[in-house]
Amino acid sequence: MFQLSKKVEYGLIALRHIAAGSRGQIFTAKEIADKYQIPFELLAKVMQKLCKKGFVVSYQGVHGGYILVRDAHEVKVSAIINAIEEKPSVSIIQCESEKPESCIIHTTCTIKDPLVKLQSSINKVFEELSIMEMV
Amino acid sequence: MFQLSKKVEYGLIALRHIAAGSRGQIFTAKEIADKYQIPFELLAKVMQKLCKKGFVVSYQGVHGGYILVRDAHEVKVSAIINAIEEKPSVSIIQCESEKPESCIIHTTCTIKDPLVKLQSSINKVFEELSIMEMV
DNA sequence: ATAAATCGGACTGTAGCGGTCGGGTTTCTA
DNA sequence: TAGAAACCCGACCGCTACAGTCCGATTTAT
Repeated sequence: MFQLSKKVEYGLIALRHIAAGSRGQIFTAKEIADKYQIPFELLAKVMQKLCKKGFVVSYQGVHGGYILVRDAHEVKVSAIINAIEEKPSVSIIQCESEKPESCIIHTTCTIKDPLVKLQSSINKVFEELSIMEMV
Repeated sequence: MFQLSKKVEYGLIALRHIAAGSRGQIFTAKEIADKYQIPFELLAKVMQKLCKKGFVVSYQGVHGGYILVRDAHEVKVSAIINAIEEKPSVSIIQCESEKPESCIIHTTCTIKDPLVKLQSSINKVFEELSIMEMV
């Protein structure tokens, strides 16, 4: 439990790799997949998401690939997780991540408030780390 | 992703409930399950684990149940998670949680070190919250 | 024309999780 | 002494999410 998904891991590896290159340098999903022994098609999916969310810009065609858009300092791990993960919320309790009425015990829930605070502490941790600090 | 499991949630609720009672007061799994509308049999499993790990002491027989052993201040959320969760590790990356050789990319892994640091920050958050602060 | 690359939907297999069931043991009490 | 109430514990099931794969379409450089 409490593991980053493979998709997020691959996304972090790829973004870090791109950020470590020279400014504006283009990278293909294939070369990254080969270098880190990541399943190519899975990484491709991840890159597409990162593209849609504006982390990278994609170029199709023979010499296509991806280049980093934002300044690496600005790319926080939290944003990457939110971009890749289906469910945008990273709430540690279901009560918060889904509609509250789906929580059967919401009326009597005694642990919610403390855990929400704990949640924000965790969020901060993810918001403080940028891929620049991984290069 | 990144949610506490139901088992952990139930364990927190139960321990908080017991901690909120008077010192040495005994509680049955059934009454806690009823009060918070938790599946009884699942909670029972959780309580058994908490018993084995020394958070509570169990008494069998008609007027049996569980009483809290440790001082509520000393019962940290991190310890509860570790007690209930099968895999003791709460590592956000697989490289660390399992045997490192199972990580195919461990030789070339570039994100491991930063994430390990991030991990320890998260661990701290869980270690700082005790059930006493939930009562 | 072909090859190399992104795009994107559909599919599969597996593992874990939430939950349930059944049978056993202990202990109080009527 | 019988029965009820509680803990104990292993086995089982159904579902979902995730990792990974496959296929076809589009774009573009050579």
